[in-house]
Amino acid sequence: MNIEQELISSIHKAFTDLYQHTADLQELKLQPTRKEFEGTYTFVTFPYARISKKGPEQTGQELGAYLQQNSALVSGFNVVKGFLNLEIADAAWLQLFAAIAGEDSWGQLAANGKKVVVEYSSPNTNKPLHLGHLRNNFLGYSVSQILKAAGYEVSMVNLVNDRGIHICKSMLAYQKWGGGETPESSGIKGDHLVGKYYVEFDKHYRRQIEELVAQGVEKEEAKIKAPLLQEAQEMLRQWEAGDPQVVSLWKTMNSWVYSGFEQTYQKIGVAFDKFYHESDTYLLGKDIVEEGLEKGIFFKKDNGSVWIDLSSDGLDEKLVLRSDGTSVYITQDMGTADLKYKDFGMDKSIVVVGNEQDYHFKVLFLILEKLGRPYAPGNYHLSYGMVDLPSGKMKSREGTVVDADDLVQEMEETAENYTRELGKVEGMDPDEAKRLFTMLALGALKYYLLRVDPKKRMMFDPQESIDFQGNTGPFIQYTHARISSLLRRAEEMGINYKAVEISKQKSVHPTEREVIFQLSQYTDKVRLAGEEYAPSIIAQYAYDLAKEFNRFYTEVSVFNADDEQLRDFRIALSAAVARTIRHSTSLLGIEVPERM
RNA sequence: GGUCUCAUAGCUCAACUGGAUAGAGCAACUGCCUUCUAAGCAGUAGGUUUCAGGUUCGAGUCCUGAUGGGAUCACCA
Repeated sequence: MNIEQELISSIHKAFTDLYQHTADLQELKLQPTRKEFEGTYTFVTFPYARISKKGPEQTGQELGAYLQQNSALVSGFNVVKGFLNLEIADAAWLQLFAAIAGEDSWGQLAANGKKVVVEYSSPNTNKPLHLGHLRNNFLGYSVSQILKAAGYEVSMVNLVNDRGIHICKSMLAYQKWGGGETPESSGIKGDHLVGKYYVEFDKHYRRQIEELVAQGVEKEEAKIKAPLLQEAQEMLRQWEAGDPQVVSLWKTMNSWVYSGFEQTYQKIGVAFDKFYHESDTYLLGKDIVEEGLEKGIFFKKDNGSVWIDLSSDGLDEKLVLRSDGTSVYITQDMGTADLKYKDFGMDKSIVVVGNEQDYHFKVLFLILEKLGRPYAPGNYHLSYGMVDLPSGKMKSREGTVVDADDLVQEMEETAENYTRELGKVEGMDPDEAKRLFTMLALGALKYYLLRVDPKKRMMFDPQESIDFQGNTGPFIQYTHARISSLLRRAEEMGINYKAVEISKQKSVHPTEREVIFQLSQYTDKVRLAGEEYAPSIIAQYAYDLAKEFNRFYTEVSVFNADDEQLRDFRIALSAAVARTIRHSTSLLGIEVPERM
């Protein structure tokens, strides 16, 4: 049962009966009535005055009267200027709730038979994950869950950038100054240990540049000529040539990083169905360059480099293959695009990458389109904005990055302190308490990063950003714990609220009606969030629902209801809210506790 | 400089894709725990939606321009 759709079709009929006009069903739109007016749905009549040949207000009156008479859903109406506010009958709300409570797969849309691949995380293996990666990981995981709920078959993949000059820098520094330390010997987590040497490299490298500049070398030239960089580049050449020593060190250090990443991924609750490694894929794409040349989409310059001219699409000329025949970034990406299609045969392919690469993906997708790839129309760059600190942009060289592991740990400590302060751990066994702290820490963090529209850049203040009150993850988690407590009590009292006959219910309290209304919006929100790739829609929804439930909770009493019928109805309503909170937060990758 | 993008309460964010008097949270202030978890609820205060034009019944939202942030324009990834 869908109240909105039924209302729309009644309005459609009203236009025919009253004005002999066939309205376009797509054009007829309802919006929620603003709080200061009576009613639930509002129909705007301004655009239809032309059709009725009467003023917007009179049109509203006529439509309202018609609906009240001809639709069982409409129990009353009022018209303010060109706004027709419709009040919905209690019986309709109850019927709607019965349908929701009885829905087996609530929140799961019907399978649409389409496959989608979501690529996210895609870290470099030269340093640990930081705050920016967290936004990426949470977004990628959440969008994947949302698309599953929207009916897609989803695969999550991670394209690890495990080769290149950056990892050689760490390797070189380790070779020079590492003294053979390992994660085991130093007690440092693998990715952090490798990151330490990346920083070490940069320190010495900058010193060399300064020395050269002091000798009168231009800064730009000094950056290239510094011996350390030369050595790192030489190491990269050795790696590509398969030098056993270099490859062995590369394998060792990468394995440290992987075990570090694995720990972090597990901690923050993200996972992947498949890993791709650039060391395997960096040679791909050259045959596509050939193909493009044959098709006349690419052209070769005198020095042998290959380009595409995108000026007719408002872009520039773009290099796709170097003059020495080696790949550039976009060459590989063409190759991996084909590879993914070969592996998954997906209808949609989403890459979660920061918006500093907007231009790159615009070009890449355009090329794949020109090459006539069957999957080209399904490509989508989920571009997200940077995470700024109060001090400005995060810069790894300036040591202003917020490390992911550190942040999570600090959050756990904050959660623990706060929870203990409130005296919520009494009677809780230590394991449950520990799980709770982690749940709250990650709930706060994930909600904070996901509630903002992905496209927008956002501000993160480590000192005060993460709160446990108000519009936060823990607020939603708390609401769930509250309801769980109600349901435990119902259980203890042996109440079988699932058997309640909702049709026997006589009336609906305004706050109950609001809760049912919120519940009824859920499916649409899931669909919308899937279309827009926007976890923020789900986050906002979960908050609104929790907020509405808390109002209900304080305004009416569940266990002191007038009669058992009403009591059981309210328990059932609460259970439906808990279920929806659980489902919606799971789409955000957030867990909710039974007590807190 | 070219292209793209953003600008909403002191702060962090919304605004259902053009609808009513622009909403939440934080911070400030006032109430509510002898009834189901006060990490809650109710309320007060806080706005020329950066600025100037335009489009129409109607603009935070669309178009033009300006100002100010950011990104990008490598034979880096």
